[in-house]
Amino acid sequence: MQIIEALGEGERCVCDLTEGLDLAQSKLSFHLRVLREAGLVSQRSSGRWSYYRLEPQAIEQLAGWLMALRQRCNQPATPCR
Amino acid sequence: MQIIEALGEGERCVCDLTEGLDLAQSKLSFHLRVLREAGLVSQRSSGRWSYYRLEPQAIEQLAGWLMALRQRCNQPATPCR
DNA sequence: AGACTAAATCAAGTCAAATTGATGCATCCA
DNA sequence: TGGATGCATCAATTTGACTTGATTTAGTCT
Repeated sequence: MQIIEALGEGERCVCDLTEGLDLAQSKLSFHLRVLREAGLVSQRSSGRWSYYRLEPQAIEQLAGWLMALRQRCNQPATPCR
Repeated sequence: MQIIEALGEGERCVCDLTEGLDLAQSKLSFHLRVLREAGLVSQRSSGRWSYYRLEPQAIEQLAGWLMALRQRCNQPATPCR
């Protein structure tokens, strides 16, 4: 969530994230991979730098899922027995 | 997330959730507690039954956080060096 | 009161996710 | 061309979240 929050500001290269979040490089790389494989972020390479950004569709989809939950969630349960 | 999804349908008693989700009773109880302590669900007791429902404010807040991320997330990074 | 049931809690054990440090692989620059 | 840098990957270890089964608590019914 820290990484996602940081990427909310816009695209960032790994080196910026590393120092911004004070994370070991390999740790950050590990989590970026997880997020990428989950489809939440995308990556592009330029020279020797690697840039990551949020995948707005995925974020939106998740938000949509949450908003849909609000609709009926207040319906009281039918009492048991 | 299974539990949250189920509670999206409306309030449910633990016994319904147990069989609906095919979860051991103590396992379900454990996760409901986590969700409750996180403020995502609330609980009420009636007789010997316990009813849980989503906390719409919390859900909304989370969705809001996600939607806010979309705004600037496409800004390209300033190239490194 | 005593039996029964729903659900919470607890203590152990399990396992997968996360961390860590090292290594590999490009790219860049002197 | 060789050294330095940015990042990905890997193997080994650590950590803590989750599971499990047993126990406790409390409400209900006869």
